[in-house]
Amino acid sequence: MVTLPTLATNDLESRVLEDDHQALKLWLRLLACTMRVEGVIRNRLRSEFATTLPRFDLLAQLEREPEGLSMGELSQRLMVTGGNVTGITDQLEGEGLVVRADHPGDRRAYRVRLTAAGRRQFRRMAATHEAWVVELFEGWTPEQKTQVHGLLATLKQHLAGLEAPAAPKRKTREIAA
Amino acid sequence: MVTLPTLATNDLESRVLEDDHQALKLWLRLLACTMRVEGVIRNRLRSEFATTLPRFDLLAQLEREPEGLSMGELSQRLMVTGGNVTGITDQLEGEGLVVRADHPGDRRAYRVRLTAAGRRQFRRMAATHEAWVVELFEGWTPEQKTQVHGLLATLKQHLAGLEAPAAPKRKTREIAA
DNA sequence: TGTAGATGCTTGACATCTAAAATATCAAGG
DNA sequence: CCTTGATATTTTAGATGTCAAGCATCTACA
Repeated sequence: MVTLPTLATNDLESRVLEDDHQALKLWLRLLACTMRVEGVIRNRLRSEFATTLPRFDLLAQLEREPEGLSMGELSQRLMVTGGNVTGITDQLEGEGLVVRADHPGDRRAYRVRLTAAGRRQFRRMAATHEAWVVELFEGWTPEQKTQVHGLLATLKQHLAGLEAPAAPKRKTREIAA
Repeated sequence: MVTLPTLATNDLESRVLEDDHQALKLWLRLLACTMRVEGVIRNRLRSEFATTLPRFDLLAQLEREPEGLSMGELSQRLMVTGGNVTGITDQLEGEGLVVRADHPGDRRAYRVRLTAAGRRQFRRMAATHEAWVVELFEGWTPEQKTQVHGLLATLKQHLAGLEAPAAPKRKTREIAA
């Protein structure tokens, strides 16, 4: 593809450029839609429930794990860094919505669990929140939703393939040499 | 839909619940994909160009507007609040990448413009950035990209219809009474 | 003219997020 | 035991983001 004759490359080149712009435009539109939805939900959470999206998200993760989750698990599920989870958990703990309970057999970690008040508060918001999401995606028919859901699965898998964890991190002895 | 006979509602109810969960799952997957793509781009911008995503985004908006943009226009295009734009612009101005020039005919506003250095820096990054986006979306065929792009247009329009600007903001005299 | 309400931007207080260094514990091997 | 390296969390510094209040200017209209 490097040593093509200099003629007749115009078509190919413009084709490539079109594809580039296609991906870029797609990305920008995806980002815009996501930000819009997020913004609406954040505004409504604030005005209706006087809370914030990350707080709600953390409670949501805990709600379906009665055993609780470690900070690391929360960090992974919320797709944010550990330091961030520390801060939000501190606040929720201060408000009495979650507790840090001992982790059996590992004194470094613990299990973050909902308190009764936390569960109550989350349940109070969850149904409304879900109704908002339904409303926000009413622009698509159920079939379209299914379709996009599937397409996003493909994309998600592709993305997981990239960004390999850098080093193989082996600890056993090197065999190569 | 309120006064239906109490029998035979089970099917309808479970149907609704399924749709609810459909929208919620779709939203969570959309959010996950967006965050993943954003994260990859942010990491690469940092390691390859020692810059950040919001800085890059602001430069990108200015690059195709030689006349410059007002702070309000930037705020709208970047989908962030005005105070945020002030901070980022301050930094970029401090680094000599943008300037705040007078706005003809409105002393409250000004036009933010790229400097030569700013244009140079952005051009140095733009092609690479676009290649990253192309790579990240290679999980979809061009046809699928076109399809999602179209579906997102529908969603975007639906979202624009919600969140009406609250009050009609009429300033002329009230007629009603 | 002059004044009331919009509009454009900044500021201040604070929440959220990252990256990187620090702390504490665990797990294995000599 | 003790060291070494991996793992779990916190801490720190700083960037990004919101919201609401404040200042300056513009616009409309009496």
